[in-house]
Amino acid sequence: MRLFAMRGFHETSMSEVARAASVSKALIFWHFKTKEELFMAVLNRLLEPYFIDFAEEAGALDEKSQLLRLIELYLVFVRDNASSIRFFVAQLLHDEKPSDGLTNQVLQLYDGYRTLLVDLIGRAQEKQLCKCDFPPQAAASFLLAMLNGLLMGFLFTGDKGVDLKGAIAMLRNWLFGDAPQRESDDIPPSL
Amino acid sequence: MRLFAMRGFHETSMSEVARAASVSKALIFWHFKTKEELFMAVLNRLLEPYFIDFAEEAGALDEKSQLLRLIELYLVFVRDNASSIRFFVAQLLHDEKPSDGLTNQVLQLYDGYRTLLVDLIGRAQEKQLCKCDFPPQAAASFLLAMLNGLLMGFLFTGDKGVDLKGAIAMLRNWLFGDAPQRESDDIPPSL
DNA sequence: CGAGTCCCTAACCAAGCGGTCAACAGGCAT
DNA sequence: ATGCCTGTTGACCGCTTGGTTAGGGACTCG
Repeated sequence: MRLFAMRGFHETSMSEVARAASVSKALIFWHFKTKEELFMAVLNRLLEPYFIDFAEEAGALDEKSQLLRLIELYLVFVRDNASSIRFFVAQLLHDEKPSDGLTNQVLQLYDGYRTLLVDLIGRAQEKQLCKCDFPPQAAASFLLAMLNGLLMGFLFTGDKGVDLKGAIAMLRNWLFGDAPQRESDDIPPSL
Repeated sequence: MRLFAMRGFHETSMSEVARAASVSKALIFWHFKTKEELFMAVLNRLLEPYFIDFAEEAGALDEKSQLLRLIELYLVFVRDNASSIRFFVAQLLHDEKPSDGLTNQVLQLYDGYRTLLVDLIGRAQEKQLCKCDFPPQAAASFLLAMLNGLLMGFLFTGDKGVDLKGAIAMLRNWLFGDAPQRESDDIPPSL
């Protein structure tokens, strides 16, 4: 996992893997038929932490709090898993064919998040909680693009290049019309 | 250029390059000392179209129009150069060390665009053109993150996965308080 | 004509690649 | 003890890799 994630598929040789694992190369080929098979196993292991349960988070919160919680979950996850995300993004960029399996899994994850957002924004608009009066799909796409942009910030400039609190304040302003952030204690300490 | 950009450095062999160029491998090594040297030359050639002249675009437009024009330039460029951008992003993701030369060039390009945005937003705020009252740096970062998010949309879902007009409408709304877009003719035909 | 320089090639090289194979050690049921 | 299945190994294989080398046309200059 470490080698493949750090250096990618083609840049990692089976001899290196064997050496790093203090094992003979032949043993790896006994457990995994080919290099590709090992790589796929690694991909799946690395992907596991991405499947988290949003449902348990929903609780008794109103739509606004749920939305903010969802945004926070996304950003904190991105911040804490930057290196693995970096690897997956590179991987996705590399193989363009949509029948890849990995691509499908990631897209499915992504669509789940998006529909959650669309749903929450729609309900928040109905309850007049949401100042943003664009169609929920459009607003969700916009929000998601924004989050992905922050993700790129994390990937390229690292933790310190991104002003998380500022970004969240601006998102609150855009979504709910909340005033630009003075220091307040309703930003969770996880940020 | 085609091979390196399509398949990356390690996945492209000099024999392939020679075959694709209908030339002997030794000839390539006569012109370029190593594979890396050829690759760097390719990088520089691919990077050329990224250096465009914003100054000539400024003209006699007011700050609002300049901002919108800058945003449009960014998005149209991204849409039209998606494949080369995909390659560069993958490249940047891959080599993490900031002393890379390529990384520096791209960051410099990026910072140029950012300062342009900060400047324009600041001036627009002074003239009361801008509804968005966050500090210019914060607003510019937000805007840039948004644009990068749209970029990721182009990279992963292709031209049709991104609603350019909708995104621009929402940016106008956020920056200037423009009403959600009904069909109007002030969106240039290049979108 | 002859020397020199520029391009260019076929053949070659050592090293490393992904992958295979025969052998073998240890546990475990017969 | 015997045979079998699961792991594990070092040695090996054919092939490709990035890179080299010796040499040969074509052109220019004196």
